[in-house]
Parts: sequence; C-alpha cells; structure tokens
Amino acid sequence: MEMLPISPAAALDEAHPCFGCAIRLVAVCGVLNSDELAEFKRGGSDIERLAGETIFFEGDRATHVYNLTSGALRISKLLSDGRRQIAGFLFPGDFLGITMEDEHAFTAEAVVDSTLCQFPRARFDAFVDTHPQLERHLYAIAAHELAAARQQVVLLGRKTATEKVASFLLMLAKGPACRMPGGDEIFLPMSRSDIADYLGLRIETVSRELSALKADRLIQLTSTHSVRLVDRDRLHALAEG
Amino acid sequence: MEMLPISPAAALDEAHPCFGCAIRLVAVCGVLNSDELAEFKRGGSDIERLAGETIFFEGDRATHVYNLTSGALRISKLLSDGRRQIAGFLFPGDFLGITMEDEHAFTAEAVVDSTLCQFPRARFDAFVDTHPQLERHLYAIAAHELAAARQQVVLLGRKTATEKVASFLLMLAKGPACRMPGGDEIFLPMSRSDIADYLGLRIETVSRELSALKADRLIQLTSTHSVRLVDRDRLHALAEG
DNA sequence: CGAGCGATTGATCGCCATCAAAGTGGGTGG
DNA sequence: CCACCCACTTTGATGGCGATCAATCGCTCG
Repeated sequence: MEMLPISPAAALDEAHPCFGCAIRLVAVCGVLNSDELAEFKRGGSDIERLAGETIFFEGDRATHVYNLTSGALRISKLLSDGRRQIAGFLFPGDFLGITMEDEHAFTAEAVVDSTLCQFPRARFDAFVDTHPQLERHLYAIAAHELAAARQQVVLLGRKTATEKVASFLLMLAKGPACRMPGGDEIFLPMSRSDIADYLGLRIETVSRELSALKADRLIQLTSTHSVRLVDRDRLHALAEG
Repeated sequence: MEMLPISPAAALDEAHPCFGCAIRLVAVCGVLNSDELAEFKRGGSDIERLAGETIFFEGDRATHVYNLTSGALRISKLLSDGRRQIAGFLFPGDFLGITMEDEHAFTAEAVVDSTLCQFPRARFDAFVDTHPQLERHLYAIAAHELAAARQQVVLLGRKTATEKVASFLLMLAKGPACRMPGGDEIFLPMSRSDIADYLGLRIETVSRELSALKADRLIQLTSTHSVRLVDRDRLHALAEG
C-alpha cells in the first residue's frame, strides 16, 4: 500500500482531540483541517481490540466505519467447511469499512492488540457529503485497495508457493508498517496460519518455503515474527516468476 | 455485479448525443441530467475494438477512462514466463479506468467485438470535480469492484476446481449481461482459455469440470458458448463448498 | 520443570497440471 | 455446395506440487 497524496494538515493544539494521533497525517482524516477534524472526531469514539478479537463478522450489519490507529487487522472469509481466506491485512492509518452493502462481506479481526477510531456510518456519510475532499480521498483509498486486491488475485491464481511467499515478504517490506528500525529486517505480526490463509497455502508449506529461502541465503529468520531480507534482487526475481 | 442505485435520468431528446445509448441508465453517466450528459459527452468519443484487440496494455500511461457500451472486455496481467491471470470481465455499462496510478497495472482487451465511450482522463477528472454526484457514483463503483475482486480472492485461494467453475457460472447468471432470453440459459462470450485464466485453472480442467457438471445433470452445454443451468440449488451448494 | 500451543520437519497422498491425441465447428476457397 | 483447414474444445494417460498425516522441536507461561 503506497502513500496517498495528502494535503498538508495544520499543526494541532494540544487540547485537540486528535492531537498525538500517530496516524493523522496518513489516514482518511488527514485531508481535514483542524476545525473540520475536531467536528469529525466528535462523531466518533476510540475502541480497543485484543489480539484475536473481532471488529465485526461477515453478515453483521455495516453500522460503523473505522480507522486503525495502532496494531494490525485481518479481513477474512470462511467457507462452510471451515476453509479460511484472508483478503488483506490492515495497518495503522488504514481505513476499514469500504462497502456499499448493508452487511459486511468479510470478518475483521485484530491480529495483535489494536486500537481503532470508530464512526457511525450514517454520521460518517453525512460528514462526507459536506466535505468533497474527503469523498475524493475515499475514492483514492478504494482505488488503492482495488489495485491491491487484484495483485492478490494474480498471486493466488498464477504464482507458485515459492513465488507467493517471496511476494508476501516484499509486499510487507514495501509498506512502512512492518519495517523494523534496522535496514532490511521486517516484522511479521501475523501467525504462520494467517500467512498461509492469505497466500492460499497451508502452514506447513509456508514454513517449508521460508526454510528454503533461508537455506538459499535469501532471508534470515531472526525470530518467528521477524525476517531479514538478505538478497532483495533475487527475492524479486523469485516473486515475479 | 449488482445494479447501482441510480437517480432516474430524464428522457432524452432524439438529437441528444447519448440518445439511444443502451447503457446510459446503468453506466457512470446515469446520474447526470440531460444537459450535464450533453456536456459530458462532448468531452468523449466512441471507439470500437474487434475481438482480441487491446484497449490498453499494462504499463501504458493511463490517459483515458472508458465506458463499455457493447461487447465484453477482460482485464488481465501476464507474468514474465507467459502465465496469465484475468482479474475480471467487463460488460456493457461497466466503467473502465479506476486507478490512482500513472500507468495501468492491467491489460484490457476485447473478448468479442466491442464499442466503448472514451474520455481523456484530465477532462474526466475536471468534470468529476464539478459534479459531486458523479464522484459519489465512482466511489460506489470502486467499492463494488473491490467486493468483486475480494470474492475472486476467496475463490482463487480456497476453492476447488469444481467449486470454481460452479461459482463462475452462477456469477455470470447473476449479472444481466450474460443471461439469454429464455430462463436458465447463460451466454459465455469468452473462450475456455479466458475462463481458465480467470479461475486459476487450465483449459483442460475447465472443460473436464463442465463435462462433469453436465454428466451430473446440473447443467446442459447447449453450445460451446452457452450453458443451461438445470439445478441452481445444487450448483450453489457446490459453489460454496 | 512440565504443559500446551505454534512452528518445523518428514513421509505419503491426491488434485490438478502436463503431455498427448482425437473430436468439433466455423470459415474459406475450389 | 462441399471439402478442407485451422483453431478451439474435449477426452485420455501420466506426473508433480502442494496438501495431508504424523512426529518433533521450541518457546512461553504457569
């Protein structure tokens, strides 16, 4: 997910409800000025979810929209026999709730302890109606998510297990959310099971592919939840077939 | 793809450039009134593409947006070794060109002889800026495409070949574009190769699965490009695992 | 230190890909 | 009008990648 074009937000007074919000500059609210932001924020509330807890289930009425402020989420869908597909991960600054349907088509859960900024959908829609730049921004967000979803379609439809895992690591490395302080190390907040269900594989296969990349000196497994990318060029070559 | 909520468009004078446009009521331009539509149309032009011809290639600069007026399109991506994934099909009324990038990420080609309404992107964007209801509509379109792409993610990541083919047939049956005059028959404008590349399968597998569904009396293959859905309930049961 | 869960590694299986060949149908030219 | 051609589709035989079944490892927490 790339940085969206954002109009510069004004500095906020310390008393402003969004003062100190780590994601204000990249999130959907980043296009609002100080007064607009204050009005916007009054319509919402902060909520927390521990790792594994649910924001909403598929089939739930889509009563709210959300902005992820810290942590990580997964959006997933279950088939009747328990097979699960994860359609995406969300990181701080990401917007949750793009839909035109009454009911959510996917379940949203916290991958790790997370905090969100929550808004009733009706109020959010009304606010958007009066702020065209927000409407524009929402369209840009939807377009980005569409591009990401179609990339995942290519990955799932035509890539091998090795290519899938290499692509996944490079995708995380590209976004700012999973980069670790040092240079080439990335943080994997999600479990092997989450990775497998995102890539359309089983956990054993993910584990084997990671081990194989390690054996080939393309990566180092610095811990179960962190990976160092040793040779990005060869990783890219692998990822694109 | 479901019908979007459309404000009723006024009847058009016979001299109006969009008079007789078969898709005006469902397309992106459907939210415009007669005068707006005339202004909109002046910025665009009609183009034709024969079956197999390209609208744009992945990597091309995204200079235009399009509205499909007749025929069918596929949007696809090639891996370096020639593997192809089709990310979606477009039918009359569908909008082509949702992207925030300079370059198209996918190739768009005509599945059958097609006609499109073409607009320079800059002019289109300017027009959208002055017509908020159009912006809204674009957002709704993007949200729908996102939902469709994520459905395809689930299909590609977790469904079996049988489930994929059953889901595909039901998807086409749901949209109005492929329904044939009679009740349960649907028209498949695309080749087996297109179907295979959409479902992440090979053409032999698609053919075998269709034959198996026929043998099980769930469908009839009325011709290579048409299928009669005999037992939708069992088809649904198959499609959802 | 032991329990328990997630991750890794190993052995075997099955679905779908691949390789191969025959069938089908639409279009062209004789 | 008919015969041929070529591309697409269907059907058949075999193989490989990733799933499944199974066992061990290793970390965290009580």
